[in-house]
Amino acid sequence: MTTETRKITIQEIADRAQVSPSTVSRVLRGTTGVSHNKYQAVMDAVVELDYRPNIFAQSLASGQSMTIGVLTQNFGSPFYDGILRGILEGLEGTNYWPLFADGRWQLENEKRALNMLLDRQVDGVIILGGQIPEAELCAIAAERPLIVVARELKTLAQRCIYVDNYKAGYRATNYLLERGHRDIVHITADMNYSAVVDDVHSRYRGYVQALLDADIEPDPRLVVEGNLQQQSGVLAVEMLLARGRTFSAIFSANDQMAFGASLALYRRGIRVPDEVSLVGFDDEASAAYMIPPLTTLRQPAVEMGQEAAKAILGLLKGNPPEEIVFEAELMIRESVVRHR
Amino acid sequence: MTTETRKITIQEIADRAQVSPSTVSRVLRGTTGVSHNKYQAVMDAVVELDYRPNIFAQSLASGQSMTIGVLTQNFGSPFYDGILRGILEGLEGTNYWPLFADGRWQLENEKRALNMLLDRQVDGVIILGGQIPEAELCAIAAERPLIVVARELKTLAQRCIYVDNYKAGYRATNYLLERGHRDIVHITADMNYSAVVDDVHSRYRGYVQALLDADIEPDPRLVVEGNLQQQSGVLAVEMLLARGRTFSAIFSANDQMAFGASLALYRRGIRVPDEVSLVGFDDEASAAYMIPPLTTLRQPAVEMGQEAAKAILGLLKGNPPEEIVFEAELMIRESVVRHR
DNA sequence: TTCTGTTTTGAAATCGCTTTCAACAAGTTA
DNA sequence: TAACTTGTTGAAAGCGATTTCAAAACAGAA
Repeated sequence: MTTETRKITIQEIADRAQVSPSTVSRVLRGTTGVSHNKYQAVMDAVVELDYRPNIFAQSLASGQSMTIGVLTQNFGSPFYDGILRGILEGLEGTNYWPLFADGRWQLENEKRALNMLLDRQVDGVIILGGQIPEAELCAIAAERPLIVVARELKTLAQRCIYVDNYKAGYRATNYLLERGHRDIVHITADMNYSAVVDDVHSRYRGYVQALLDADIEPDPRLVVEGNLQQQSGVLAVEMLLARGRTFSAIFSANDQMAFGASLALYRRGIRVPDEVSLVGFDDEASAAYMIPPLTTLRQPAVEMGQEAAKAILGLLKGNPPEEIVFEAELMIRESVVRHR
Repeated sequence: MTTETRKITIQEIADRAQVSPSTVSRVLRGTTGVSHNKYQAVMDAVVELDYRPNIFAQSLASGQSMTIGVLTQNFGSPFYDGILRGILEGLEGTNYWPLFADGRWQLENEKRALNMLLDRQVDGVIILGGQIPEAELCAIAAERPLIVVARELKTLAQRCIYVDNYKAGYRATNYLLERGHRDIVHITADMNYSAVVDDVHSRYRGYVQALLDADIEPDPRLVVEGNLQQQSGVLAVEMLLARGRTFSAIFSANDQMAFGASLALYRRGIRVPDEVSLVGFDDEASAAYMIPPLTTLRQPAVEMGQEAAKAILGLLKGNPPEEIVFEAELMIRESVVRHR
């Protein structure tokens, strides 16, 4: 295996097996019938010479790259990385392989990365979140298989796989309401983080509606904006405290800001959950090991990735896709307590 | 941009610019001199027709794929993802693009993924950690540019980029010793996690040596093995407590196990850092927001990735590479306190 | 045994680009 | 002005597969 000195071509296999290159190709792709003895001869030659087809020649001739372009936002983001893993698992065992690119939360980078994927003739595209205009995605979808994960598009609904963030936001807030909390803070994201702003805004809408359904007038002083990073959770709590409006619970639009909030509360000597209950969003790996373990909403990232892979594979075979909506799961741990 | 109905070929550019395909190719790759007016005519045609070369035809003809294979262990691992980001940044602006594959901590998967990369004719390979035998890596290195990150190889030293784990382990332990701790626990990884076992073992060796240099006999009862996941940190502390051997500080071989340890201590009512000091390793994102913020060793992951990209690019140009050793940086926060 | 309908098979065209080679043009030197 | 460089160009030969097309081989039916 390690001794490949020179590239073996299909011609050499043909010579060795005493057949034509056409036949070798047929055997390898299983397109049309080949007599048993020739089939065997080819396979033997392939094994003996450790033949690996040149993928570029294959792609050029067949017009297929056997590659799925995947546009993520950022390597290292727990949620998106989970989706990536799901995609990898879903593609496992097929001949397709993902080609990853990242948009780094910036529209411009996203477009560049997407163009790069298209230049590389990917057979299909999976896009995770992001802010590429819907119209452009439609144009791409018209030309080749496209699946959008973690983003909800009106005109492309059957190509979308996402979690119902509105419902999740409602659920988180309602859980807090059920425990007797009435002064519930929500830490959301400001509009600068538009790559995820729709999702986050849906959570916010769920929060508001839950409040309204409980006959509580949403108080803008209880809503504070961060940038989804840990540090902004710290700042959010400080701003909240400065506002002087009392509260007994915080629902953060993601775990990272919840971590920051938790630290800020600790610094101020405010204990979680005794004095303030805390709910996060994402269930990233360290949430369960926070002190106290964080109650949060788990997004089924890996499963979404798997579905995305399944959907794109289906699309490649011509099967019509369908809209897939997941639900976030409330992971009840120890950061929420009944309000006295 | 969104209106690409049919693929534009080099021939069409040639026709449009009234030159031969050869000249178009020359203009685009800048290989040999082309007169100014033809150059301009070609460029105009390229822009007008929005020509994108077929990358497979290019690769087939030139023998180059303009792709760098990157074998990581797992998407979602903070350390490896940091390296990935560094590689992406380092490749930015070149015509090379990374093709990622993951080995999922299993030798078998790693080999499959690596073969897949080689099948895809990558021009160079960057391997992050892992357990592929050194001999196989040598064989690959003999054939094409190869850089190994986060792993130290004797026979391939000039191809390696890693942090000095021994020194880092020594430093962590010494920091604790300087604060008066003498009964220092080390949570390491057992041999089943061989993908990183060398690194982790180096940290262990550093720990032992620091102890010896302080005239302290290492006590096997103070060393416990985990699997690098958070939960094993919990178990480690429980086992330690069951052993009954007193200790005033813990040095964990990674942050994740430190998180688990921290939770276990909290559950037992043992306060960090008042009763037990804690040092982690990796400085992952949430470490600074743990309660209390975790003192840990930061591995310069992004920088390592950038260096890896730079090195592979150099290798591609024929520049001899060199061994690059980074040092882990001690991030002093609040989980360590002077021992009374 | 001859004829017709399937399978198998190989020759050759094709995919879209790069690159060698030789021709030609232009500029230098003698 | 002849002889030589040097710099630009296009024709044509790859690169290594897939795929169309038509011939060849083999059936089964008459």
